Amino acid sequence: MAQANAQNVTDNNEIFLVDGSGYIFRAYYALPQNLTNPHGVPVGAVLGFVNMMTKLLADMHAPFIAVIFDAARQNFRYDIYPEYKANRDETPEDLKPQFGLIREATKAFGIPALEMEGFEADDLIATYTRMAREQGKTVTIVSSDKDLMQLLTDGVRIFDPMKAKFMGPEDAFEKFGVTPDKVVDVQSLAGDPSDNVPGVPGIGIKTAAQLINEYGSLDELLARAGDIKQPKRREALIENAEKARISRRLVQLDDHAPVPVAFEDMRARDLHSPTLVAFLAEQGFKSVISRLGLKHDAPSSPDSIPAKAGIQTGPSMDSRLRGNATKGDTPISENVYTLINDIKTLQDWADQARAAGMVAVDTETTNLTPAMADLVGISMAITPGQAAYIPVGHKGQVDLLGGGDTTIPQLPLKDVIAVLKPLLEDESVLKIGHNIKYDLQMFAGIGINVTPVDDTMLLSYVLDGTEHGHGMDELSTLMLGHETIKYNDVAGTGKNQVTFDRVDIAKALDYAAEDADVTLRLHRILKPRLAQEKMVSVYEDIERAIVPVIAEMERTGIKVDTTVLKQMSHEFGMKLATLESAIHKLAGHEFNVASPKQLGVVLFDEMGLQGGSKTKTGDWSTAADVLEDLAAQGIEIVEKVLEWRQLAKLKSTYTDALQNDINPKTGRVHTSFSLAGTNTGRLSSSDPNLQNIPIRTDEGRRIREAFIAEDGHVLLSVDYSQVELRLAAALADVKALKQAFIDKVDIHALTASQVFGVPLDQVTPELRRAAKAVNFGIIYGISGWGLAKQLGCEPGEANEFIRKYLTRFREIQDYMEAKKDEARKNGFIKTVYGRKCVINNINAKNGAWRAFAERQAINAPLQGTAADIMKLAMARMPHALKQAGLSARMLLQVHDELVFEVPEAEIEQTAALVKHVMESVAHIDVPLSAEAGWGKNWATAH
DNA sequence: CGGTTCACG
DNA sequence: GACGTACGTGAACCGT
Repeated sequence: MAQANAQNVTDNNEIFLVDGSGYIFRAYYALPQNLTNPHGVPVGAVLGFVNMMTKLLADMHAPFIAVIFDAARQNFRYDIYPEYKANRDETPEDLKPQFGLIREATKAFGIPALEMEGFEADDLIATYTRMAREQGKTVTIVSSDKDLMQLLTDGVRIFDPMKAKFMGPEDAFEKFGVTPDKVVDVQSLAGDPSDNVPGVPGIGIKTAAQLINEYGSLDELLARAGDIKQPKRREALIENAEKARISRRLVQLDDHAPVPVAFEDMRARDLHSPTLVAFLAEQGFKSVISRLGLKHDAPSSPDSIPAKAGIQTGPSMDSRLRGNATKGDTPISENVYTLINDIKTLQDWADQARAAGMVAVDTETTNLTPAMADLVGISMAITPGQAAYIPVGHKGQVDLLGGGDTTIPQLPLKDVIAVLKPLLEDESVLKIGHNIKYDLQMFAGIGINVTPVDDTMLLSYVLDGTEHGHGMDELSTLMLGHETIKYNDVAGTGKNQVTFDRVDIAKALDYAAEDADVTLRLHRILKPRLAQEKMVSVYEDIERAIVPVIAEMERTGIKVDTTVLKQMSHEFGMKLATLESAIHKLAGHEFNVASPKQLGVVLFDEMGLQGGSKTKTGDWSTAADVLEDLAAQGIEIVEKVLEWRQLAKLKSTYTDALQNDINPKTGRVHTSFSLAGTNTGRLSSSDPNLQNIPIRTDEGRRIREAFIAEDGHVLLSVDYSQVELRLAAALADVKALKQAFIDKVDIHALTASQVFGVPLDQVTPELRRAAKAVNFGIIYGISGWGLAKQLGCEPGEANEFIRKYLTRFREIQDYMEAKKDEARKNGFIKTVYGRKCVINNINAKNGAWRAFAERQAINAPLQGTAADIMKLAMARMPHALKQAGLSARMLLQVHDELVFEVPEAEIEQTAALVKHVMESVAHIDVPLSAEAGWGKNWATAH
């Protein structure tokens, strides 16, 4: 940052005033460690303080320094406003003993620890700052407290020790929208929830800054409040003028505290004092002692050890995962695997597998995408350590003359099929795979319909959710303690990588047989856990049941019309070129419009547009909501940039990219659905992602015209309406909402009527829109700030909507609390069908993390149950269609929508059937509703 | 490879 | 006395 250079220099007359009380709270909440000293006293914040002080002294060479603390509780602000700081939480128990220790630490550094009855630390800092300036000294305030920004002036800077960053007037402006001398006025209007400073209701920092900049000062504003145009704002100011004045007295720091002037006592001492060493040793801060190169003769004490974090809720991951299942098994490293290249051995293995009743299988191929892949080999494992590999498509090493090596000893594919097909299709033999959805497609490609199957990836997913990943390599390390041979080790990397058909047979044997072996061993550990942990139903009824269904959807793919895409790409390309040159012209020079960094510089630095905000990395944000505000003011370049962005997205992500995803063999696009990726149980789609094809804008929606049905067919789209809201009504048992769904009333209008207290027939479109946003907010785990942003209103107003909603629908409030409790207790929530959704950080000290986790705890049961229901419907669909004699093929799932390709003659019957299956599959205490539409393409099917 | 932005439910 | 904001995804692009 530019100001850092100027501010980064300490002068030899400079006084460092450290906000000790502020630091201790921030350190306590920010530092993850749960440290105790040898006496068992928590010292996380103390260590943080010591580290901060040593760093400060070493880096800044502060010539004068003092640490300031709050004294006791009482001060004049409570007399002015008894509610001052009334909303503070109790000081955490493990923080209390650290206040005294930090004062001790300060003294051990040889630094004065200053406090004064009746004043807050901030007042003393203000006082010393004034006195120092009067004596011509410069001041650095060490604090993360924004309230101190009012003190910024010439010769005064603030150092934020948490962010290790200097602050100047620019930072005050960024935070409060005004120069430092007006910060108090803004705070008086906006109030401060953390100190319970009232301010003027309905006015936040942005509005306050705008008003103060316009009227010059708070007094001037209050005097002329009657002139304000906006009626709401005018009345709020007139009515709450006194509150604003009280707020000012609370916020304004008192820089005339009766303190002695004792700057000479603040002269910094040498760090190498016996007192400091003794203190550090006493606290067990050995690392600090050695870092500072200090020596001590005190008896050595153990270094601080992290206290046990959190509550143990069950057996440790390690013992639980490893179980006893591997005892007595052959260690994987000692296995000798079998290469099968004669028919007798193959038949022998097939017989053994049938006798065992289960076999782990795995396919090796030339490509990760089944639709692009050729089969290279098949591996199988029957008992741990007993595994074999059957090469069928190996081509031998690459010949310099380009010819294939024909001397690879492998069985003809048709012979292998003849032996394996009866086994793989035998209902009495369980086939175990890892991500067997892939292998099912490869086998389908050679006419084998593998059934029944188990999948270790899905077992792991159901049992442990997102506690860890579910790739085979990861599970092997975690649960078997075995490092698998890596694909790159056998196939090479980069440009030297070969496809599996070129891998040396001996290496291929080790790699492929090990995969089957590991899969089998994982199965022996995971399958028993299913019943022990009561996860049988989620696995059997939902996950396992959809594997063949999804495999078939992927294999089928969807037809895409390239001429439509090419046409659109061309059209978008032309428009983009025109827009780009217009943007460059308006900017006065060429730049990369796609670069947020360059764009931010052009708009906010060069053109000086106001109303920008920064991203967390400190760059200008050029996100759409920021730009839309500017575009609304009629700023041409911003309008063009928004248009450019939209078209560029459509072109690069959809119209261009999709053409490359069309499989040359099938002429269709085959997405990959991930079954074990999401926390809530949803599917996800990739390569390409067909779950985010545009629909919300007319221009984007046209891309759906390229998704078409085969000749003689139509695309059928059936989607659930408002599943998650219905589930909220059912799970929270809200009688009024459930009845509304039974009566098929407009749910958003009903909400509006209840929340805004108007009769149902008088709900305006505007009220309905707001109520709809509230309903969405409920599903997402509402926050006033988020709702306000959505509605473009003040957070205070949004909070009022939420309060009314939760008062009217008290059951929702109870439901939210119950889900948060469940997450706090278990670290996960369960859906109606029993799926675990992991919720991390629910007990975090950091409020932001905790709030995030609480919203997840509210949302996950709704999103997750909806996902379960959709999966159940999908699992039932093939059978239902078959029984009805219909030949529709399921192509896509988009969370609450299913897309089918249907013969024209069967469309009405199929639509009715799919709708019926979707509506009847769940046994939930609220009716579900699905709506069907069809047409020649996906745009008209809606 | 992380950050930003934006497409969907 | 602060955190950074609505939930869940995947892809393209920039810039280090």
